[in-house]
Amino acid sequence: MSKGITKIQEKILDFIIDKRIGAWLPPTLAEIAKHFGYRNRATVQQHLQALEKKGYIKRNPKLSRGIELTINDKFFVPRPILGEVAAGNPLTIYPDSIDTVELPTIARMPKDSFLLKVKGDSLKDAYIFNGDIIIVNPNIEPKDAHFVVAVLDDAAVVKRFYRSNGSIELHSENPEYKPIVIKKTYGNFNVVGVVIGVYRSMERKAV
Amino acid sequence: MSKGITKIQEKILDFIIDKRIGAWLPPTLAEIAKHFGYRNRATVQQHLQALEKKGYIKRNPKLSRGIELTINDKFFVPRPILGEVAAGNPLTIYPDSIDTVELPTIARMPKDSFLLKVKGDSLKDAYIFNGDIIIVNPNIEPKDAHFVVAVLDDAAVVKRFYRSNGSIELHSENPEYKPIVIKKTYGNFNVVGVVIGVYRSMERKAV
DNA sequence: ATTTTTACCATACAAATGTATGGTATTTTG
DNA sequence: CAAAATACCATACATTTGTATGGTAAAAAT
Repeated sequence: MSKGITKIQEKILDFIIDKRIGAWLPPTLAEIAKHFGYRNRATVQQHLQALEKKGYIKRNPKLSRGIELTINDKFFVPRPILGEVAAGNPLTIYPDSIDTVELPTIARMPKDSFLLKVKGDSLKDAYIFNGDIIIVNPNIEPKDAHFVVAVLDDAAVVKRFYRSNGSIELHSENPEYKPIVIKKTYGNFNVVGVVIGVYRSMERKAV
Repeated sequence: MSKGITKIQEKILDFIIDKRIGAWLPPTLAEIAKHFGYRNRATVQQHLQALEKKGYIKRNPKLSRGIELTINDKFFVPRPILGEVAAGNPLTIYPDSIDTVELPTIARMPKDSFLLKVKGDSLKDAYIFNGDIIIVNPNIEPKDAHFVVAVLDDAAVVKRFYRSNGSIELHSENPEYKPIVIKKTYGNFNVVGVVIGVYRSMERKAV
C-alpha cells in the first residue's frame, strides 16, 4: 500500500483542503497542530512528510504555508457513476457503470467512495436536484445530521441520519414527511454510506 | 483623496492580487520587497500600512502571509476595466436587483477554470447555495441560458445569459427580478466566465 | 517473534516573518 | 512657503515557522 493513507493522515489532508478552499490560506504547521490538539509541530511535520511521500501533497521547503496539493494538477478527472437513486425507488446499479462524469478534483473522493446520480426531485428540500451527482463514502460512521444513503426493504433513500435512544431515525428535509424510525427488530435496513459531496455539471444544462 | 491610491501602491496591490490568484499564496513582505527591489521589508510594510489605511487590504497581525484583499470582487476583473472602476465598497448592490452575490474567495486557478465560493442565498433560485463552490471557465463563449459570472459596475452577479437583438440580457431565476439589459453603450460590463459546475462538500456541514 | 510503521512526545535551532524606530530626500497639499 | 504625505533607507527585535534529533508506546506487517 504505497498510496494507502491512514485515517489521521486523511483528516489532516481534509483540514488542509478545507483551509485552502475556505480561508484560502494553506495552514501552517502550528495551525494544524492547534486544530488537532498536538502539543508540538513535529507531529504534524511527520504527517506531512508521510502525505508527501505518498504523493498527496508537495511542500515548498522553507516557505511558510508552502503546502501544495498535488491533486491540483488535474482539474477534472473522469469517474464512473455506479448507479442511480430516487427516493422510494430501488437503487439501480449500472452493471458496467458505463456512465461517467468529469468530476473536479476539489471534490473529495476518498478511496472506496462511489458516485450516484440523483433522479427526480424528491431531494429538492435537501438542495439536491435531478441530475446531480452525489458522492457516497461507505466507510464513514454516520453521525447525526449526516445525509446517508440507506436501503430499506429494497428501497433506496437519501435522508438525514439521527440516533436517538438506541434507535435510528431517518429524517426528510421536508417536514411533511414524518421521520422513519428504525427499530432494532427492523429487518432489511442498511446504511450504504454517507453523502460527502454533491456535484452538478452545468454548462450544457440549458433547462 | 483619502481613498486615493498612488501608482506604487497600485503596483504592490496588483502584485498581491497576482500572487494570490496565480501562485495562490499571498506574498510575504520579503517576497514583495524582493520583487520590487527593496532592500528591506520596512518599505513594504509602510506601503501595506497605507493600503490598509485606505481600505484596500486587511492584515492579520503576526500571521504570515496574512494579507486579505477587501476588494474581492475585483480579483477576477481584467485589469484595464478595473482601473476605471472607482474603489469603494466591494459589494455595491446593483439598483435593479437584490440578486447580487458576494464572491470573495477565489480558491484555485488552474489553467482556465477557477473557483468561487458563494456567499449568501441570492442564488438559491438557481439551486446554488451559501458555501457552494462554483467552477467558472473564463474561456468559454457564453451561450443562451448559460449561467455566467458578470461584473456590472461594482457588483458581481451570477445570472443566466441571453442574447437578443444585439444586446445582452442577464436573467435571474427568480421571476420577480427583471432582466438586466446591457446596451452597447453600457460602460462597466464584463462577463468573467461561464459557470460550468457546482460543488458542495457535505460531510462536515451539519447545517 | 521480530521488525517496521504509526502516532505521538520534548527540546533545540536557524531562518523567515512581521513589526518598531529613526532617518533622509522628494513630492504633494494647503 | 510651510506642512504633510510619499518613498525609500538602515538597524533591531520578538515571534513564527519549518526542520532536525531523539525518545516512547502501540499497532501492523513480515
